[in-house]
Amino acid sequence: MASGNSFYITTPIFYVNDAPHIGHAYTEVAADVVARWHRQAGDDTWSLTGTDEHGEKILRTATANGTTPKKWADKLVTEAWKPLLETINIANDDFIRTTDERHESSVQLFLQRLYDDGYIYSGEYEALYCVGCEEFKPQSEIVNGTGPFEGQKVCAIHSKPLELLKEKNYFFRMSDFTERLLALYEERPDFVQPESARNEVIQFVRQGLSDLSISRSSFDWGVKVPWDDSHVVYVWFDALLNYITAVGYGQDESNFDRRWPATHIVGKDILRFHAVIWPAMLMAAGLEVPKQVFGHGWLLVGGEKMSKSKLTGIAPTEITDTFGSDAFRYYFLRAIAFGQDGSFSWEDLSARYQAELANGFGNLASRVIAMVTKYFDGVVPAPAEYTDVDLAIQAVVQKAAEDADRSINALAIHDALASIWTIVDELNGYITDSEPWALAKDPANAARLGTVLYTALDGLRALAVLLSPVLPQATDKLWEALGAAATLGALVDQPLREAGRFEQLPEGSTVSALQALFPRIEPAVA
RNA sequence: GGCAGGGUAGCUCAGUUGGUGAGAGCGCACGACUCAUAAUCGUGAGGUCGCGGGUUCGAAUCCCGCUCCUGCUACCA
Repeated sequence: MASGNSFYITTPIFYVNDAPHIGHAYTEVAADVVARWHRQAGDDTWSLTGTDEHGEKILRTATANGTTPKKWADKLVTEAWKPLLETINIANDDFIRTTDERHESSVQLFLQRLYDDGYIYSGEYEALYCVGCEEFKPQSEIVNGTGPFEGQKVCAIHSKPLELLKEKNYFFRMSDFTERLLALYEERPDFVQPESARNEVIQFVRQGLSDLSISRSSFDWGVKVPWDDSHVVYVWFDALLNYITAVGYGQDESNFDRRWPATHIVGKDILRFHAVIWPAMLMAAGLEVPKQVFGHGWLLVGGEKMSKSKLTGIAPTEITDTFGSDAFRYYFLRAIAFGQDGSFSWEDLSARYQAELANGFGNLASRVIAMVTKYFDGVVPAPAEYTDVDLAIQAVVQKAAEDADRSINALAIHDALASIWTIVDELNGYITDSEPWALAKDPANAARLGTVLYTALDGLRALAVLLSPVLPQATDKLWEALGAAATLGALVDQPLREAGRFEQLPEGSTVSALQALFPRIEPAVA
């Protein structure tokens, strides 16, 4: 099946301590749709997701819960993160955990290589430390003191003075890569996208990079530094490496060569790690940099960035329990321009579900299949002479399929959906204008009636194929109802880039009853 | 503070290099139709294009000032 080009796509790995919310799910769904699209188009596709399980925070919560960090992570992976993938119907090819042996050993290999090549040195990390937090504070949590602490730097959480402490750390010579990174952004404008994200990254790197502290010795929950086991690897350095350790770096070179480099889908909050630190790490190791790093936007709820602390965090199941996973997948990818921030509201979700999925696509399938059943006993009629209006529909389908593929390649997922939806809209208009119910009243119009319904049916066939990456459940039902599974084979085996070609649904196939693809949802429930 | 992006119909957003009366979807009103999930199709109402100046024959689109919002300004995943 995999004939074409290698396509490797990743999501960020989830920090297991978080609670899954629709922001995580959004990233997953976007990557999944793109992966499914490429897979069904015949590309040699691999999609990866997973969990990030090291670091001091996890050690602490595990201890607080009276267990070990590994057991704590196991529990969260099993009870929270893998279920999330089920909830939104993700078809990932692999799931890596940073506690996997394959990951840890390859991280050490990578680190040793950088050390041997002189990219890592021992230094002193000096920073402000909060006794209350028991940790070094990032700039964002350091504020100027007031009252008795006037003139001192204090912890934003405890409002108490910070101590300047030193700790022996290993440092990565990231500063060596400033120029090479800038050259990369310049030579490959697509490396960081969208444009706004690219600009921010460039602006940041132009200020100059300093070396990165990549080890910690104050706790031990992490990958051991191979030449000094009193240190563990800084979580980000560890986590980023999942993208190569999962596909065989250092262990299965042929697979690694087959998959790497990857397209990384990330939230814009972690863009810098992926667009600056990560390529610098790869350069140091003599490996190819990623194919692309795409930073998508925030989900805004009530005009604000969604967050747990503001109680705007929404669990994916809150949506899927009512609307289903297909609607979840469709809504976020259709309503939000991928790459920009987008507003979420229950009203908008509900309205789009009703207008686009139920009344638009679902009802279209319903009315066409009902008419074929009523007027042709469910047997797919043969088309006769095509008129201009029929040919116009064929052209719409062809164009939509081509446009959608182009958009997916550019990660403009919302544009792809808009293109595909022109088929839904045009088909609904075509049916109303052609009035098959009127044609059916006179046997003399049988040929014309057959042509109209065949055109509508083959349009549905194209829709099922084109929408299967986004709406896997609904399109499967439709595929069955069209009788296509029996004649054309499984939906996921239908070549996506051929979907726009007309007359694929064999005449003589038998359609069967179709339950509502997207049943109306009573407002009282929602 | 610096840098970047943005403020366009009730809502969410498009608006190429300035030029036919400013657009889409949803919502709303009216009409048509009845195959369909009380669905569909058509028509229409509705906008000081953040504010104030300026350039121009002509600006939402260029320039200046102001105002409001958002992001970035490194080691939090």
